[in-house]
Amino acid sequence: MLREERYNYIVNEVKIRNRVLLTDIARKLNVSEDTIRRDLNHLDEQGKIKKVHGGAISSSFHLYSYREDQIYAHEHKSTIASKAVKLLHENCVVLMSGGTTNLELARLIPDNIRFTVFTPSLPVAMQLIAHPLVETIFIGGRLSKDAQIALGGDAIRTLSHLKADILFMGTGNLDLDSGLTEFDWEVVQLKKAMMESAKKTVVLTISEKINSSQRFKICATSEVHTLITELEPSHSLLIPFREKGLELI
Amino acid sequence: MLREERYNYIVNEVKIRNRVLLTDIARKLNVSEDTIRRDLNHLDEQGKIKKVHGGAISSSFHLYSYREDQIYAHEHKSTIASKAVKLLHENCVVLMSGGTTNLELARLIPDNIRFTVFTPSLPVAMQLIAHPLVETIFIGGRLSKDAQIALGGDAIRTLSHLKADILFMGTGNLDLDSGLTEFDWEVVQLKKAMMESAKKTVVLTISEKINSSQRFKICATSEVHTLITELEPSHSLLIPFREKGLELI
DNA sequence: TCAAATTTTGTAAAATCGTGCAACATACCT
DNA sequence: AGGTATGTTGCACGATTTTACAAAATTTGA
Repeated sequence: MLREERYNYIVNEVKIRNRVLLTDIARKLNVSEDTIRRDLNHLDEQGKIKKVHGGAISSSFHLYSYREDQIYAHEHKSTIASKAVKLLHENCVVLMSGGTTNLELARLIPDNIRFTVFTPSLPVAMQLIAHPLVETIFIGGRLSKDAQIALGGDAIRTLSHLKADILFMGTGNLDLDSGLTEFDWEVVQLKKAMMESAKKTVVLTISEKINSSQRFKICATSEVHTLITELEPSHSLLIPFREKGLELI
Repeated sequence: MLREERYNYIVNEVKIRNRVLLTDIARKLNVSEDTIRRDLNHLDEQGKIKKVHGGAISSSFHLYSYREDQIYAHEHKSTIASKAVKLLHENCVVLMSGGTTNLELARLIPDNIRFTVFTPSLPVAMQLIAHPLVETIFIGGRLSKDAQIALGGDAIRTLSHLKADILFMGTGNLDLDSGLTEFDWEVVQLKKAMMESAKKTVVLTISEKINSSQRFKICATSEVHTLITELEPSHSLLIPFREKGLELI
């Protein structure tokens, strides 16, 4: 591992995630924490990132800060993503929505598998082009400043011409009666279109978001094929979903 | 093994893998490490690759680079970008290609101006969505791993439906006779399409890239409306271009 | 305030780099 | 062909850089 590769990795990671932990990078790149510390110092001097106690954050100020619960939920999301990775196989065509869980999924894709991903999410796309084999196609459109995804007619039109093997749906709330719901109407439109463009819909969500609902409905629970959470499939919270016919992982 | 053969091997390897280790090449080609070291130094001076401690990485992957001479060039790019900003006005429709100069331009846009940008560049789009007022539309398509832009039919098709007031063309070499040229054929296709979708083409380039050319031609010099470099418009290097009718800034 | 985590500082081992030099090959000239 | 000039290669050596480990100092959060 060349030093410059670490630099690239770190800057890229900060760009995508807005924050990185020193210990995470050290473990991921298999070098000592001291080395990463030196890297962070150097990149800070270059102004590429801003080093802080315990890691680094983006040097350019950002609109939205990460909430406490999001940091807490990160390990859950990582668990979920690692389960989702197992659904990938050589030469499959994947559709990925936005959200931090999907971003984590993109990061965890093994280096030696080759397939194609369509996504309207800017961070997910940034993460995917760092992968040596995955072909990434960005679904263009008007970019939402907070969700960092393409929305609107262009994106939906592109989706209508496409059929993917599997859709990984990131955020969203799932409730037995209300179904899959979202806060933003335009996001709902996009997700509806995504579901129609995929043979199979896999919802990735932390258990917090189960049995809660938002303003607008994307689809009924029964239209989701697979649900991946950090809980064991036998957990009592999930039993009603299994009875509805969802595959649980 | 001829020296040129080694050169080709190394450049090719860097192009494919984005990185090479000095020791690996030496072992693979059965020559001493010193020889490879000399090769790397030479190729670095030619700008074909970027030599780093322990090996080399792709020079086109210079988005997050830090080398002295590139920092020097960065100041130029910043100068150029600040000149280009003045061409923006309220409610205009802008098309931006990729490259670090355009990225710098995106960074320097004042907070209080509102307009619309179309771009196929992932880094430029990331930068633009941090702006409070600018509406950003991403031109989707297959993503190039090294240039980090959308290429191919999708992108070109989207461009064909669109007419922008002004196009900021980032990278590329400009020569009086050869015109505007590029190394990569697919990028050439994209840039041609971009030019057709804009009323006016503004080329942003550091003076290093003037009077040099690459493999493929995008257009003739006369088809460019405005040229922005870090030099004064009265500089002798630029006089022939003014005589061709280009506006110089 | 205390304990845990993180940073700083110093150090030693390993890897890498630059340089001079001799051996060899190639190009050029007579 | 012979000789000279030029360029290339591999090796040796010291200088420099990079890295990991350890101990002390500092910061963080409860």
